[in-house]
Amino acid sequence: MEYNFNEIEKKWQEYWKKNRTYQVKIDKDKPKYYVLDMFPYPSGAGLHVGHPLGYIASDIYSRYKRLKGFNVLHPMGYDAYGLPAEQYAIQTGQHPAITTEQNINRYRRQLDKIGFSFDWEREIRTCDPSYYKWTQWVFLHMFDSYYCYDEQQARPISELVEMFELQGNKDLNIAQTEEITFTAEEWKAKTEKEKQEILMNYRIAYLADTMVNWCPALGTVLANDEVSEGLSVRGGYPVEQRKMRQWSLRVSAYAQRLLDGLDKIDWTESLKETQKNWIGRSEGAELYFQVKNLDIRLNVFTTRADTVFGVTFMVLAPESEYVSQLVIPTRQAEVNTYLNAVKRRTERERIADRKASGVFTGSYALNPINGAEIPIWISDYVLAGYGTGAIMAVPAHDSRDYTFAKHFNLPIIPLIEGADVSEESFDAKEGMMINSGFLNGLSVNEAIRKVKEYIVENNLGKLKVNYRLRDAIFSRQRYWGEPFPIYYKDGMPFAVDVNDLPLQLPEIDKFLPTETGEPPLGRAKNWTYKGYPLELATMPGFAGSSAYYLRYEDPANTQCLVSKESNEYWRNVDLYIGGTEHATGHLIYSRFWNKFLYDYGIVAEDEPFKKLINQGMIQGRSNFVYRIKNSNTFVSYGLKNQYDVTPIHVDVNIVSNDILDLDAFKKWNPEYKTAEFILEDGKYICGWAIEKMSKSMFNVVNPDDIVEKYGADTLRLYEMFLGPLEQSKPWDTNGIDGVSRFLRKFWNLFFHAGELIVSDDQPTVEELKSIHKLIKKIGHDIENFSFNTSVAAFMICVNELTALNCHKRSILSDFIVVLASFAPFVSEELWRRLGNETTVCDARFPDFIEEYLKENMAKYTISFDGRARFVLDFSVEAKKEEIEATVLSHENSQKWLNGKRPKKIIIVPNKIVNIVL
RNA sequence: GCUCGGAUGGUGGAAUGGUAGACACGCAAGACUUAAAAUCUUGUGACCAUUACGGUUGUGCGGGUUCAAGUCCCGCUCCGAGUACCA
Repeated sequence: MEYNFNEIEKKWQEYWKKNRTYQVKIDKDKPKYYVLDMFPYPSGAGLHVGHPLGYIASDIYSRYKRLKGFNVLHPMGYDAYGLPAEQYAIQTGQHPAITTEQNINRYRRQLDKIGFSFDWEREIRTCDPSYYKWTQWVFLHMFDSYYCYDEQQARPISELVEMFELQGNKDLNIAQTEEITFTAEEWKAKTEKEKQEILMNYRIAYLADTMVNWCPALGTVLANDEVSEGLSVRGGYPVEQRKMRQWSLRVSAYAQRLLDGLDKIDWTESLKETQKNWIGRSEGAELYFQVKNLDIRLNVFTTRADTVFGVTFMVLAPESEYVSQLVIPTRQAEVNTYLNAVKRRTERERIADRKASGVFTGSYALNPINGAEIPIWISDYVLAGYGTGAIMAVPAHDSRDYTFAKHFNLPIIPLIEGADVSEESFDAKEGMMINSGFLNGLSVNEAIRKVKEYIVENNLGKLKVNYRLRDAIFSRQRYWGEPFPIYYKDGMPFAVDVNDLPLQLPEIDKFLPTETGEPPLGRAKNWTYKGYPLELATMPGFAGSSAYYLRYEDPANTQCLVSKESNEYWRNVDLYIGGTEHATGHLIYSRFWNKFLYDYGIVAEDEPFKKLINQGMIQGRSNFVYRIKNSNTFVSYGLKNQYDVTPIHVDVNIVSNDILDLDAFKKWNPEYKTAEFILEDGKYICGWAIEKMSKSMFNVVNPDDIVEKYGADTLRLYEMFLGPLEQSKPWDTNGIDGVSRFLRKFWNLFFHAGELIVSDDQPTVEELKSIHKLIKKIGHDIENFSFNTSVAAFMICVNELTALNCHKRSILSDFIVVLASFAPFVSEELWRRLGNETTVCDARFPDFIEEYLKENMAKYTISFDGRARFVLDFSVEAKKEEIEATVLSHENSQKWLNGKRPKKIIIVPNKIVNIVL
């Protein structure tokens, strides 16, 4: 009986589908376990061999947990809104919904072949109105909420209105865009529109004029995590800063909770570190600088309040609202020139060019501590978005201030004894203070403490914690996204009635912005609500992906996002597998989104993902041929140095073990039809390199081809065998024969001369030892996500059982169940052939029995270092297992035991671990 | 610049402080075959020795702790990832 994987895999795929084998329901008799993959964006290119890596790992874990008696939720869906489909629509006129649907179908076909245990009845798509209804619903909730720092939670905005009517906004410790104060009387005197404008200052989803990353090429704004080094992450187009009226989410209100929550979850340290850096908590003080001769107070944030005696100038960000008030008339022209120059610079140019630039306003501020007059400058090295958009400059102890001071010849006052500031600033927080009045003689840390006390006591400022985390810009000037359930009356936004959700995305004729520069939705006919115009922007990609894991728990519910019953059973995700690229985007936004829902008691857990694993990227392994310049002759790798050659990428699919298939090469490209070759040992050897897997490098390997040639079980095993899950590693089809051989050997344990031959005889000690070693190892490995060593263990066990000529039913049954998580198809087939009525995933993972691994009591002689020798009495449990042994006799042990005879020795066979005297 | 990872044969990679290189690929030799493929067997870090037994050396570099270090500590080098005028 041959191992015919094509037939087997097709059969069970259909069976599982027809019998809804992987459908899962709430079962209160079983403990739940929720395993989630980051759902894919269905791109037009389809899956390559790197994409399923994480899915295979999560599937192995899901199947294992199920075999261990858990009720496992393991769903899959599609992050279906996104830029590529829309860009394609702009170029071709093809509606993004159609492209998306096609891509989804293709993904599904590819995924099904690999044998995942997803419960497809829970599938979600973010572009589906029944799904985005709940995205819009959460947005409206955020619109209707403010954040209270005292309660540490989101509260309904109606409460805030009540408080305003009672006491104004005095003494309220709440999240806000800018500090404003008013009394109850002032509030009551305001018009409805004014009141609405004030509320915008507090709403969690709010509309405000903010500096945004504007990407002209994409025609939309982007969030901070969608921009890298001044270029858009998608497409790599330049991004510029622009002030625009945009929707934002007040993520910053949750900064501290997002930071604290990291201690409660089981993520890798590096990922937590990335998030900590992104949140960027820094403790310091806000200092008040009075402007000379003007009724203006500039607040600045600093972590180095100790250096306040060394402030020799101040700097405002060019976008600062104070700029216009501080510029004296005689300097107006020069300032305008500078501001215009700054405006023209893109983010990228600004990063690339770090030369000091700036302009003096003509105004002076007064140092709150010693009253010194300080010139106020403007420069784009100060960011409008961080702190207050203004800084106190201490050139002696801050390298950026130092560069600026040197360039404009401003004074530099050293504040730390022995610090040489003639060539560069002294930024370290160490040393003894000088030139600092009452701080003289203190260490830096003492000085920071003392000056903070002084500032607070004398009302010169206040203590403050600042966060780098910005509010998330939530508007996109695009078509293919969730419409905002917002309409405008008298220029102010109002919420669409919840009962009218979902507000469906309208049809439009072209997917470009309108002639007047409005977003594509400006083209929609009758895009109004109760006669009022609707919002024209759509939501960004992270809107739909922020709470998708909740929707899987109750995907068909039309009454609420997720029912209490479902959420209280499934709770949060126990294991989440996906790439690190979402560290500062999706993984921050969904934690924020979840905490918001938690504040309202909509979800039971305050963190969405308990354990998170980042699978590594699978890189491509490219092959090269070497063409002799100005010829059509190709020279083999080992001889290429003898000629003047150009390396050319060659399709990895026509290369095997770096040996080129010459005929296939000639057919691959008409240009090479007449190619000639200089061979070594009759072969053409290709060079190779590890690169990103991409079409242009001709190194893309399609999982469909692997499944076709080797079977899905082999693909699954091989992807795991390639190396540690979390590590990036290159795909190299060459090694796949090893696992393919293993599966054939395994299959052959069941057959002899084409007949199934499984005996019911009692297994021997060796057979039991072999299988229980495997059971122990696999259980341990899966719990630790060490799947590559698992595959090795399977190979060892099959080799042992083959050598023992083992065909015992009990042994083989255990092997099948243990292998079932990794290779579900072949396991199911053999399981049924053994006469089982139910599917293998309803079996129980075998218990490992320690007794089988023990050997008989024996006397061993342990030699140590050529000097001491002990005769010991112990039983060997397994190699490297720690054992306590009694010492029967000893010799030459003076050297390190002073001649004493030890009572016991803890050993690993042949090695001493510990000696008990 | 800062933060976090990593460095082990020809290759991918194994090693709770305890026989370094599991397992696999590749390679070599052999068996089967008219031949090739497939399959099976054996060998395979390097160096030396070889009739055999064996010996030396070896986990990026330099130190240290320990009876014992790929593993722990200190100082470097190189590579990768993230982040960056964040005051």
